[in-house]
Amino acid sequence: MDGDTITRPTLSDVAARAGCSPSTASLAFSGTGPVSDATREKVLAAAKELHYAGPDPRARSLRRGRSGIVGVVIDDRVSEAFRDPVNIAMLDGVSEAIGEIDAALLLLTAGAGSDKPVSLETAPLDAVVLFGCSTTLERSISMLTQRGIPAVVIEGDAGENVPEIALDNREATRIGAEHLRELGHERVGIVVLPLAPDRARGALTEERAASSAVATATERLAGARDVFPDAAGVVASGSYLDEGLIAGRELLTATPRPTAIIAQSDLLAAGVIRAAEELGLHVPEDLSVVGFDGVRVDGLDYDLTTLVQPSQAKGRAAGEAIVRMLAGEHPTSVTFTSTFHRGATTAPPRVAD
Amino acid sequence: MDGDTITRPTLSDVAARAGCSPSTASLAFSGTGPVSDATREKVLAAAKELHYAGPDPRARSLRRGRSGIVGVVIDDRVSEAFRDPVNIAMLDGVSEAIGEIDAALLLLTAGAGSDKPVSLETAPLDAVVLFGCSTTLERSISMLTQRGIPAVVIEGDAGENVPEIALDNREATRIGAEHLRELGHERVGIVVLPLAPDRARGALTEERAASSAVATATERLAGARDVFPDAAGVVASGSYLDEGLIAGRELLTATPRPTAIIAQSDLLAAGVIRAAEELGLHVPEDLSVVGFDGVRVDGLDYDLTTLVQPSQAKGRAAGEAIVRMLAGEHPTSVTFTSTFHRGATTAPPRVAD
DNA sequence: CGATTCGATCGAATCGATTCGACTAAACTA
DNA sequence: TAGTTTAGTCGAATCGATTCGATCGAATCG
Repeated sequence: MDGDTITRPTLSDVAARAGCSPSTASLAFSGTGPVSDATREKVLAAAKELHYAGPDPRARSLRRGRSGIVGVVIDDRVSEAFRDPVNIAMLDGVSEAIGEIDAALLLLTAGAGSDKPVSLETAPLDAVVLFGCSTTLERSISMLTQRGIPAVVIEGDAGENVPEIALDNREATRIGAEHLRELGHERVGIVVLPLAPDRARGALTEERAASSAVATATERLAGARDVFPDAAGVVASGSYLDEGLIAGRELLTATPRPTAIIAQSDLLAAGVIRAAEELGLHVPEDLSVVGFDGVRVDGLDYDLTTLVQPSQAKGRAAGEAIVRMLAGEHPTSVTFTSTFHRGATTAPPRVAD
Repeated sequence: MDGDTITRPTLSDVAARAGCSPSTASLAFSGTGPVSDATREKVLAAAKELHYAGPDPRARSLRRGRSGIVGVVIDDRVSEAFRDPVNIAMLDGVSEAIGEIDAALLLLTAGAGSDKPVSLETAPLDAVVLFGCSTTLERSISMLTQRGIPAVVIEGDAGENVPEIALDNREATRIGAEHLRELGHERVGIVVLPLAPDRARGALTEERAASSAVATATERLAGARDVFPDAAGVVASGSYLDEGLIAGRELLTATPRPTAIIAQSDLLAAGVIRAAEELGLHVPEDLSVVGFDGVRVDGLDYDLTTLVQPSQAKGRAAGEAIVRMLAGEHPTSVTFTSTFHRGATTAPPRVAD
């Protein structure tokens, strides 16, 4: 039983045993074309006897030109990317949509770690969804078009022929900011998502803002600046609660202290609230906080005022676009809209200081 | 430019243009075998002119017998599976380990949704890592052995020839339970991970415990029962904070109320603590809580007493086992050990009631 | 100077299935 | 009954690259 040189049976072997030609056996297996019941049963029986487990996917995909695999490119390592519930929800959406054509997801990391997206070049992909992927986007796209592999980008500009699943980041953030202004806030701080692939943390300078490579962060920043042009900002190194905590401490220990903080994600917002609590500030009386995403942050006791984005729907839209591209259609870009959720973390600023 | 029938160039086309045979062109591309610098450059130049993007992965994998793809089977939908940080850490470990052979991860869901693991049968896999996968395990394994695809199972018994990455669930839980007993606890409640694929919630009966299909939950339960044979239990429907909250409420409103709760995961433990807070109980004075996993639960203010398991290492071990199997070796099963972390959520029970 | 080796290249077989067109025999129409 | 359809089967080409063994010219060696 432990001979290492066991060769698996091929369809031809099965056909030979069933007493028919390989072509007929193929027909019997795939269900395409007319095959008599008798023959089909003979083929199936032969297959069972030989322990034939069905056609080899490699050969099949060569011939068919399809592999049934859709790539998902994230530019982080797995553990980082999936700490963000938004990414998980989007992935889930993609997974759901492409499940309908029985495709599976290949996880590709194009990130800092590997200098070359090896797998993008060598994986048998039918199509690809790019999650943001700021930096490597251009190179990845040109690689894919050269290979003739259709792609969809979620939040990121990829040029004319690549459909994009976008979000109204700027408008949505502006709505949140206007909400704060209407409440009477004037000194507002902003916690910004990473602006560059190096994920450097620190104060937001005009220089950094200008050289940003990450569309999402830039757009949301613009939305906040539309209403509060002079708001101070701190750039976080990721969308994590801890980062929000650090950024929150920094913003809240400045003088004069802001009366409200716009965080570019709910996780950051939760961290900001934690920072406020640390400093003995009450939310929303002493500090109003607005988030973004609308994910439920485990362990946050507040009903966060935030912009709820349809993450799962975005993923599904991306998946559906893929399905349509594989069917030969040319889906167009879609922009999703966030909805403002007024929670319990925003209130008018305290009059007395 | 918009003709739909553009056929991509093949290696033969490139060879023809470079004035050599396909075999030589192949050699030039893959780096195998001796090729003169002049020829190599001609081939590369021709490739560039024709916009040839490198060998077709499908053809290559057919010939080579390898696809560079490792499957990861989870029996949930993506959004569920990745809510648990342990799974993410393990996935990250796998990803890291197999990255060394330039393989990528194919996400396969074998779960309740699809009645048949279509992709397991039809994906061009070199090897597979099964994450738990209680129910479908047997069928998946037999399918894979039939196909001749090596597999590794993380926490789940898969038979003799399949290496397993295990954890000392029972012993570790017992250590946590003994810690509680040493502190003087006698009335202990247990929050149990799902015991069956249907993820039914509810009180733990002997019947349910006996018919459990999930090794992890059963083993941890046994460890707790080793010390507290009569402890009451509640089965959660997943490893989430919310589930811990529900289970915690149930256990803590029983009479007599337990003085300590053993939760089978940190997320569940965090929920239990939340439930205690709701009821005005102080942790650890009124209630001791022990978790499992050692993940940092965002938003939990307590330093949780827990059993820290090396999730990422488990994943990496699985990945390394895969790498070795692909190299023709026969790695053996590995059992990892959890370490007890005494945090601030356990204390002696209050004497006065 | 003839024999041997070595490096570079090529031809042809191969990986395992799918698919198109051709062929046979049975069933149907006029 | 001759002519036409149709269901069932088969042969052969094809998908695109890899690889083994053979070949050929040039360089090395005795």
